[in-house]
Amino acid sequence: MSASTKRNPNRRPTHPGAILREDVLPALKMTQTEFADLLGVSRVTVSELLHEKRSLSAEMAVRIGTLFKTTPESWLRMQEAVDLWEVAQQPAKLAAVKPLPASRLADLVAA
Amino acid sequence: MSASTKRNPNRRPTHPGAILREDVLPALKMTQTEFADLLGVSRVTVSELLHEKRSLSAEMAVRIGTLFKTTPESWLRMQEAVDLWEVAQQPAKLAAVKPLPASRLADLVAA
DNA sequence: TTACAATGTAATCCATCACATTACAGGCTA
DNA sequence: TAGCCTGTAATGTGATGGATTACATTGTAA
Repeated sequence: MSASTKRNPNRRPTHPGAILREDVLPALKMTQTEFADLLGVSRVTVSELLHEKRSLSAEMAVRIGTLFKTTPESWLRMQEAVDLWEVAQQPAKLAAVKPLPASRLADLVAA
Repeated sequence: MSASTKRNPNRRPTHPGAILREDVLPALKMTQTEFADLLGVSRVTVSELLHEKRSLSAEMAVRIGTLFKTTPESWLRMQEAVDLWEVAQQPAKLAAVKPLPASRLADLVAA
């Protein structure tokens, strides 16, 4: 178990938009409008992202990574964590999936 | 630079479907039809995933992770790498995004 | 006080995409 | 030959990222 991904399985992981809203833009004293212009996307898109009303796409990760000289992965991973958490909140959809019996899984680790 | 993500920036990262098609299912002697049934998805969905005609969703990552007792992250990360590579193949769409001047970026690292 | 900038948000449209279902053709094997 | 497995096309559906437009609100500078 990795501490970064399972520290608290019940709490929703931090949305990447929250980091931008609470930390990045304030530190840069950058308005959402300017941020949107620099990214080449609309102001509405930025606003909704910052308010966690949409997820951070791979393309947005690259845009943000380019602007801030960070890796796109660092942004995408945060979204990934949220996505997996969201799936885990829908246990009914996945209840039908059961782990393979250990006897068959043995073929995997052997290979 | 991480070797796992940048070993060769020009080659398309391995699609998760390729691992399933070339390694996992053969090792388990599992047919696509059985695989689909165990995952609770349609046979067509599995076939197209294995042939890299669609990407691996977060929900599929959880299904596969449950079935094989692996982390969903390990599957999703492979898809993430493909997605980022795909974005990088469209330089025209992102040409407008320029890194922030170092003078402003300094506010970020300081914070 | 007035004017403007920034923001939140709703509404609408569009393209893409994951997935299901159905159907058909080809291949392999008992 | 009969099944089973597979590839793939076609079609429909719901979700979603994004653009655009519009309107209301708030804060601030002139």
